[in-house]
Amino acid sequence: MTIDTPSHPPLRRTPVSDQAQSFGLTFQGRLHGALAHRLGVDILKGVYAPGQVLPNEIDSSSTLDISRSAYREAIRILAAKGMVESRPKAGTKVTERKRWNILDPEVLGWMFETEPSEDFIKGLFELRLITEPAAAELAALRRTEAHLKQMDAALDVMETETLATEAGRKADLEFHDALMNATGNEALASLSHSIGAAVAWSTRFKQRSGPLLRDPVPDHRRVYDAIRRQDAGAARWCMESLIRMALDDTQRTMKTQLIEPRG
Amino acid sequence: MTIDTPSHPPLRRTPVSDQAQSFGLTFQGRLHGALAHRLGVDILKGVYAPGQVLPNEIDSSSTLDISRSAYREAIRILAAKGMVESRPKAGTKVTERKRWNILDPEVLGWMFETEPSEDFIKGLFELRLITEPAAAELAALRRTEAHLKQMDAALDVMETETLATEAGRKADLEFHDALMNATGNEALASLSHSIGAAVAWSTRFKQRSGPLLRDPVPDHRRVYDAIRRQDAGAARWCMESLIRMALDDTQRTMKTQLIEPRG
DNA sequence: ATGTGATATAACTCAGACAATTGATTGTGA
DNA sequence: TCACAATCAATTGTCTGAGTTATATCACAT
Repeated sequence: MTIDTPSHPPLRRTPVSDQAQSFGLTFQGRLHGALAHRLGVDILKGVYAPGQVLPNEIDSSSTLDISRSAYREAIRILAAKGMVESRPKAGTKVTERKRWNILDPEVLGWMFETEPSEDFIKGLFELRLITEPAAAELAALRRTEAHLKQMDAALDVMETETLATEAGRKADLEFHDALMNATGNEALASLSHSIGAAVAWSTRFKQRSGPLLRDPVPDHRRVYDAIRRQDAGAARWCMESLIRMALDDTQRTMKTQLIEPRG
Repeated sequence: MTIDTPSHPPLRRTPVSDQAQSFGLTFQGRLHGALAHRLGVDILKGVYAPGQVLPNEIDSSSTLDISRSAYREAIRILAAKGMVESRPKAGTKVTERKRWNILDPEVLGWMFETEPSEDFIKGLFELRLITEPAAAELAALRRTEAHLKQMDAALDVMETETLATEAGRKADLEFHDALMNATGNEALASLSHSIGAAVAWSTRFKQRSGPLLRDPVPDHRRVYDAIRRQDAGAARWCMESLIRMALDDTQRTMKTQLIEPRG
């Protein structure tokens, strides 16, 4: 009857008990990673609120039944992502939400594990609508033959695999990655990579709930063609259209409707 | 005569020697943080190349003369930022540059410690030119009186302090932060916060090298006024102009000229 | 070539101790 | 009553040394 966090699957691969091992497949190989994951998700869910201080290392590690080292390493990970802050005597406290690196790919992934708020999804798509069309425009201006080849290959895979398979989603990511490389802008590429990964996560949602969706390949192909012929304006427009389609699909699968994007 | 990394200031506050303690003020309070900092900068500088595996924990910690715990925690931090990857038997290796979270505020800060490449600076401003005008537009549409009040207050401080003082730069950040809050888009705010912090760093550069610069307050004031009267178009335009000014200043202070932004 | 198993090497985890930092408390003097 | 200095105690930080686990590599058999 401690103040423990409630009802979590075990962190550690239970070596002995053969009982229901299908518990949660959430735990990655490393213990510190698994704990960081769990705590991160809990913070995002609000189980630990900003400003709240976590139980001290000794208590935490003992109630979790892991060593202090493993616990501390987990905390280091969260601190590196701006989600907690530790000081001697003061303890480890959850930082204000503003300081969280929510664009960190891992954090974004955690976000999508607990169905994220509509506002957040909307914001993410809004950001995509700002950056990706601009990226497509830059890509049209700067792409090389090598970039085109990468994008074309990814499109072929998407076409045969569809977004229902893991390979298909991977190809989707590869397409966008190649596009981002073509922009020649490292920061932009990093940003889009993070968002892309998150959106891929949400694509999995979409596939799961709604059985069939509009075929995304033609939209992608249009973007590709515009970039190929170095038509920056068309690239921008096609990309914007593509994202609006995706937003539309996503909205359709969420129970309540999101507010419509700025006209 | 080990394979140690060359010529670094000591990680640890040398407690005994009163000799030249003005060594490097680089070391923060915590040992693991200081080491993560050092390694992070070294990776960004290319001292450790992507794909390269670091010496194992035992060797590393002993040559650095710190405990394995501290070393491991430093590595956890870097791993959390996507810069290294550890696996049993394989060791800890530097990941490919693509996977680094260069938009992480801390990484961005490290970047600016070793004078970053012109391409990188250019890319950062390009990203600003994409996101911040759009953000200003959104802010114009969604701002509340509270947001206006925050921005106004920040502007007042900027006016009296100028960018030469720490308080002035802080006020600059606060202005942009308030603006980002006004957009109501958390992801966008997070992105701009990171970039803003990095740009503030570079502002310090500018101040140091060139003694006097154009007064930035009028430009900011124009953005503020546009947002106040909910003129989205003007807000976008003024913000774009502001960033181009900043880019211009930055370019002027860098030895070689950056290539001009897309026409 | 391809798959299978042993082996060595690295990270991973643990336990317990001590050190360093710092928020809070108490005491002191004006 | 207030401001400031010394003390205390709680918490993180660091260290050491040991055992455990995962896995890349290599030898071997198929």
